[in-house]
Amino acid sequence: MARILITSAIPYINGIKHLGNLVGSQLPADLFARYMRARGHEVMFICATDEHGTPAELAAAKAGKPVEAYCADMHAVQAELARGFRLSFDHFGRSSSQRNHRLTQHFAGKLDEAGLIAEVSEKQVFSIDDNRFLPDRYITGTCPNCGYDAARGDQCENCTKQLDPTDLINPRSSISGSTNLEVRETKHLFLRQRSLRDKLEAWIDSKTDWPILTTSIAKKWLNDGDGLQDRGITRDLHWGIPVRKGDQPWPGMEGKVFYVWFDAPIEYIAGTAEWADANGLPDAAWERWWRTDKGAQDVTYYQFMGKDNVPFHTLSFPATILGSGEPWKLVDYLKSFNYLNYDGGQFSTSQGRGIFMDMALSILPADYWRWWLLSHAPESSDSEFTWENFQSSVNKDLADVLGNLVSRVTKFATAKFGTTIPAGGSFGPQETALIADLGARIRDYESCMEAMEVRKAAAELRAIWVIGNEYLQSAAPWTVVKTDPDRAQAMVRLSLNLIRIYAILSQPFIPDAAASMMAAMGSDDWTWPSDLPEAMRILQPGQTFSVPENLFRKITDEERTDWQQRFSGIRA
RNA sequence: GGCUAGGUAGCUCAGCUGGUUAGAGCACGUGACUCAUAAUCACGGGGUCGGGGGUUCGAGUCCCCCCCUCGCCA
Repeated sequence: MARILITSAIPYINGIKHLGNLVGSQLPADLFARYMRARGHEVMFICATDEHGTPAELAAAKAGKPVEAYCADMHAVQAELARGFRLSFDHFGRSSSQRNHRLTQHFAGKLDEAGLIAEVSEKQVFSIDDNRFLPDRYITGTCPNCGYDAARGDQCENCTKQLDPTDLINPRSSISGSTNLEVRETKHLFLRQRSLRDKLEAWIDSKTDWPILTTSIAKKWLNDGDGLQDRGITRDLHWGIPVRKGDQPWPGMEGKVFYVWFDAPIEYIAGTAEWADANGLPDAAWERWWRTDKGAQDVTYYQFMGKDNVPFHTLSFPATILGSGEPWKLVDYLKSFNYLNYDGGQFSTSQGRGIFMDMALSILPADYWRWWLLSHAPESSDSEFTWENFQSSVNKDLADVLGNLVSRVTKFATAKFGTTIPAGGSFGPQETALIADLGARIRDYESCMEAMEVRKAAAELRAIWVIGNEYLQSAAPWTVVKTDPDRAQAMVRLSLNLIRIYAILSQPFIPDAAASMMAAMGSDDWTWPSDLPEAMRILQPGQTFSVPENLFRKITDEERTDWQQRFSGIRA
């Protein structure tokens, strides 16, 4: 039994995530976590909401709530949606937790002790009416280059010229519109990543089994231009983790907070500590996952994320860990995903384009979405959601191949032999061949799952389902029963056992349907079928089973066109 | 403008370090079956692998040039 730590990139608190976000990190991480648990490994699966930063403050203001209350509400909403999608986190934490405050401050203190923090004075725009410093992109004005009157302080969207906020003509706050601005001197902490460059590069180079997508992004940041840059890790904001040096004040940094990208990945660790707290466990319980001096030396750590997150996870966060000089666990394998597109364009949170998690669940149960998203995960390149594809995939794979298989077996068995597992006959050459074939397929499935090849694993699982239909078609118990009922009983007994096996194998992808299948077979034995011939005899003659409701319904053409229209426009 | 990844059957995508007639699922056609959610199973048609050069006994698979898409960065 191995010990496996899994984290998913943590979704930003502001608003409900779309299916592109879901399939890029949380969902494949959940698939992997479920599979590893099913194989009997000890798994810790952590996710959280990423709550700090200006967008959260602005969203709270727009909602007319204090930012703390807004974040608490949105965390509850996201947690509920995660449950709805059956994301099996051991804990769904919050980056605003006290645990994260303490750990973030702890890391900053350690980095300072190691001489890796520099204090830098900068000039920044302060909005007197807003009573706050403005991030560059929240300052609007006329572009000195092209005259565009809504250029942002970091860049003019019209002529694409890179700007400094002080370049803008007639600058104003994009938050309040106020022109009552002034430039003030302010001091910030920088993480001296440059001095860790060689260490980071050596570490990246040691990861020869990582996807090219991952290492190429990391290498580019290490080597591009002047190489890896030092990074500001503090901000002049109200909402965030107060800058402290461990548990001591940080002179000169009063009233400032850590930058959201500094504290967010630390939440992976803090979230595990929150898990321990929530379960009334001592610190040792979470430290054995994260501290190689306290039991984590045999942990394998997997991270899941979209490609936009890769630089932070291959460089910034490892710089924090390595720089601390303490024996924290570094990531062992980083699985990154490309983007999912929506009907010929991008999913867009700001434009409300595409399908969002709450809307998806209001239309169809989680399994339908999980199956499509995972079987079409954007692994090697960006991939495309279309309603036609979704409809045909759900109807064919789930309803026709799997759902109908369960239906035909249970209904035939009930009609001919009643609702107990029939005892007649014994397995013959056809059954032996089926078990051999299935065993080989299961091994293929296992290697795909272990390699986190999500699409291939889905294809293998589907092929496993098809084997059941092939067997039935050639065995034809409905014909055999007329001349040799005992033989037909053996076929039915095997088919019912097959359904139980399919429940176990399918559970990582479609947990609800799997639970229905297992319950209908009157069993609760989820042991992975490593010994297949043995597993095929778990359901014994005389045990009762039932005919489940149809596992999956089909999507009609009318529904498809209706949804297509409803989700093409702006989100209400 | 720089960089990453792509451009393979009508659609969504596989094709590892170059090697027999380029694959899967869906869609389409034919047949079989009738237990089942008009489901299933078998067989079949369909691609000059973005374009053009080159290396090689041999290239979708390597090299060069060009065109197009997507994303990141500046």
